[in-house]
Amino acid sequence: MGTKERRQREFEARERLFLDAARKLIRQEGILALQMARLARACDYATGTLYQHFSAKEDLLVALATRRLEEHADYFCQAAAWKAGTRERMFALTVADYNYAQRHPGFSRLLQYAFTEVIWEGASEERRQAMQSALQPPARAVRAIVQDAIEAGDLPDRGLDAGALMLGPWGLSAGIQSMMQTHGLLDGLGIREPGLQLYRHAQFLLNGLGWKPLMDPVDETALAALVQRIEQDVLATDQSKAGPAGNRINP
Amino acid sequence: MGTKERRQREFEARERLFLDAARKLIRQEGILALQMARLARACDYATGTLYQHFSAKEDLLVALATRRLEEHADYFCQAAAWKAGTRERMFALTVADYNYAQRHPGFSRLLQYAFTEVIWEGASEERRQAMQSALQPPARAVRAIVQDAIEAGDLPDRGLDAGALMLGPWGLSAGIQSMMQTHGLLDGLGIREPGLQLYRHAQFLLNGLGWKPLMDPVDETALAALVQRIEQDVLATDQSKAGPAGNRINP
DNA sequence: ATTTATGTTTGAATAAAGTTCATTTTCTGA
DNA sequence: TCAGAAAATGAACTTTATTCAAACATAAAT
Repeated sequence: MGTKERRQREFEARERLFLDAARKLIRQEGILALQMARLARACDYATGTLYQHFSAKEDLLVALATRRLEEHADYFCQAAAWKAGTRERMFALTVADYNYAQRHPGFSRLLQYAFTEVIWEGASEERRQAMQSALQPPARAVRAIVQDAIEAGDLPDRGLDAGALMLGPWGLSAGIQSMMQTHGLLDGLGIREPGLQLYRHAQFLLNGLGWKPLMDPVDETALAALVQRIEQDVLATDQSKAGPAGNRINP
Repeated sequence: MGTKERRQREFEARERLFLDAARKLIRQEGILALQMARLARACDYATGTLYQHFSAKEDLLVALATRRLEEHADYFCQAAAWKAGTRERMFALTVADYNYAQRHPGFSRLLQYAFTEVIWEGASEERRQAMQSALQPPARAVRAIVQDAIEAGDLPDRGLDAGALMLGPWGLSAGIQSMMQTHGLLDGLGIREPGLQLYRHAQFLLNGLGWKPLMDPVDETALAALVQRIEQDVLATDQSKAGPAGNRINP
């Protein structure tokens, strides 16, 4: 009785088809221009079929964001698994995150939008759950680094929870990148080279946490060298896409 | 020939009326439920009149976010002008920001939404400009603190721009608060008491910047006392609204 | 093989809002 | 008082998300 399972497989394949097509359409014309009927047509299905998969447009957007996060997570976990000191690994996460966002600007915008109340609450509980699940692996990776760091004596054990510790670097990265998304915002405030500043503040924060070995974030040369090393050592999986801007701090 | 100016005044008054009514409607039923026609009706104007003020719904949302930011900015600048050490003043900004967001959850959600690509790009250039202008006073206030700190020797002068320096604390605060907005997200990751963690990481970052006097963010009692002192000394303008939750770190 | 039952797909119809614009009303300055 | 300009109006228009009754396909039973 493999019929049911085959059905299930086909259903999942079609969902991937829809999500891939949605991604393509969004890339071409932006999130705003995505229309459910057009998406269905583009996949040679009726509108109603699309709604068999997604309870609403918001649901589809969260599903797409989740899917893309899963890809990003692989990339991210690679950085976490790097054979290097705990501090370098922690910083590599920031680099991986920022690097990916730079190369896939649509992804960051989608994620930002998906986490908005209007979209998030408009998605089904299952989708939100799926997003939570997709966040678990990277979260575990970060926790692992924090644990390692404490055990190795790189990070003073103050009895703080690993989750609490990772919130800082993650929040910092998310916050600055979110501002960078908003066109003209940082420029209007006279803040230049936000990518460089993100890296610097990530290092300042690690210094503040007492995460050894301490580093001087103002030494731009050393910082750039470190970033480049991380990009070459760790994030070289898809160099094809990286292009010449791949190792610049602030393209 | 004061006719024209009177007209102008009346026009601006009506715009305020629309924005106040929009705020009320959003408070009652959420951003998603805001309808242009209903808003106009609620103010006893025709739909078309509303469009005399706002080029689109997105335009209205950015205008509303800007208006509310201006209110928040006053509150914020108060914290910056506090008579205290530069580090305490800097931290007071985080407290003011978070405190305001806690008391006005709708504001944070609106701001988050407004800075989304879909909304931001849907607003008119003038509205975006107005938002930029509204951001100038708080930005200047932060810059001033940074300058003072460098001059007073509290913060090492590394030749970094004040704008670049403020990006860290601001981004950290914005990022963590943004995550807190997304219902169930941090809980699902096992991160408890995000408000407390925000304060801690803000202090860790200031420590990392070498901003004296250094503080131990793990000492919860001292941190809570500092927060409470800031709330009482600086942010007591509208105690009426503060209520019993006003001085808790993580209500 | 035929029938029944169950599940799936369809796409036209519906409904909900955002936006426009021809018409009406109000206001202004002479 | 009135011509002309400016502003306000709200029904009509447009666009889209969403639904659902009918058609279709598939699996199980006889």
